[in-house]
Amino acid sequence: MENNKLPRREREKLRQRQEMLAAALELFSEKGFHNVSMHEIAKNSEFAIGTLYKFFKNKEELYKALVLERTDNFHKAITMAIQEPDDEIEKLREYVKVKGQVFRDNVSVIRLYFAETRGASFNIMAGLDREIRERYGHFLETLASIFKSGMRKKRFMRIADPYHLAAALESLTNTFLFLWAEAPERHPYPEDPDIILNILFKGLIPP
Amino acid sequence: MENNKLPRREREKLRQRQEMLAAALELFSEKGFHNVSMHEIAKNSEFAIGTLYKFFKNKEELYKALVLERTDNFHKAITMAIQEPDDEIEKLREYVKVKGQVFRDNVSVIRLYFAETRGASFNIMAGLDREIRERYGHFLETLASIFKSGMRKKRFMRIADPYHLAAALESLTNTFLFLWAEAPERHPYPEDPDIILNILFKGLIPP
DNA sequence: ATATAAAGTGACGTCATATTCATATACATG
DNA sequence: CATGTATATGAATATGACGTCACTTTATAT
Repeated sequence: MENNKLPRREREKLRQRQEMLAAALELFSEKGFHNVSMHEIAKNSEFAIGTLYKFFKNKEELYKALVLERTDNFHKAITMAIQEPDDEIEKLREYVKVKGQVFRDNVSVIRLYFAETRGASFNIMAGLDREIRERYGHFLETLASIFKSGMRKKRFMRIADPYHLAAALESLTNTFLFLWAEAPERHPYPEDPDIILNILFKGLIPP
Repeated sequence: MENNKLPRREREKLRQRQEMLAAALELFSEKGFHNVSMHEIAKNSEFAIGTLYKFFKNKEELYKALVLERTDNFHKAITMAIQEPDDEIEKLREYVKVKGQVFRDNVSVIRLYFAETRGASFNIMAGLDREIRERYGHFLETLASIFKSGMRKKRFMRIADPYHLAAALESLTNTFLFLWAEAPERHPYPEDPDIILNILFKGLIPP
């Protein structure tokens, strides 16, 4: 960490900020934006209300900062992972594997992530929405380019539009994560990425 | 409709109730549960606030009634549609087709549906959640049984667990609906169901 | 040790919204 | 038409959340 370069006081502030965000994440992911009050966050993070407002202009800003930071980490980790292998098939395997790992280490983020990329947050906030959506769209393009290049090299059949395939893979992995989040023992996120990927890789209808 | 069997006053009440729910649907689907006030619903449906409370014990009950009724209609339509054909492949085609139709005729329901089956409504309400989830799970089982029987008859390859395939198909169609809802011209929901289904039907990797 | 600045606090003002209830209105009945 | 019952109404109330700010505590500099 390059934090050591910062003056002590600044490092301290960053740490505090993280504590606030951590408390907020726990609450938001459990109860949703509107069912969490700033007082609650203050209490759980063991700061006074006023201090919270010293760090974040208002509730929206706090939420926005939280979501942006967390999803960013998450996207970075995955983007990095899929750059490693040359082979497109391996890229996809890596994607499925790393996404599972990242999420399992950050269960509470899943809920925020789903709430923001999918469904609900048409509603919550207009501003954040746009920013997150853009990043998400960008991310999908990256995935799509894997399919595209795989097709060029004849490694993949042209069974569908690459962008659609990217969206499909995204939603497919999300589905497995969702099942896992609901009932981990009943629906474990598979160790072997091909359990998921075979739904794309292999044909359901016999040749 | 069997409404004609009811006394006039009762029919009237039902009609009023429907008007209230319709106004509520419009608002909720646009702004989300927490950003809609009972006064707003009252105003839009042209009833007094007190009247609203004569029909629904509170805001939650109103929302719950709305979601339950609409998703029920929706599930019924689809369940019916996939019972028609004998052939499993045709069942799936019918599913994709009818789901698209139903949604395109009820755009605003999409948002509620996504909010409730996926993501966000961990949050909103605990009680509704359970009920909706149960129905949804049930619905998935129905879909899964199609895959199961297709496999028994060797019409389908055993590329994955039937339940997983059901969830995959659900999320796949949702993804397409989602893309469509965001940008209808850019990502039309395909007329030909095989555009979607080929992602399952055909193998991405050449044999 | 004292003064000055920075950080932290939480009671309180303000406002939005859910819900109630006394009253008015419409309707049914004899 | 009169009287009683069921419905509809919306002003008034209760609740709870956001965000402010005058003040206290802590840290830093002289």
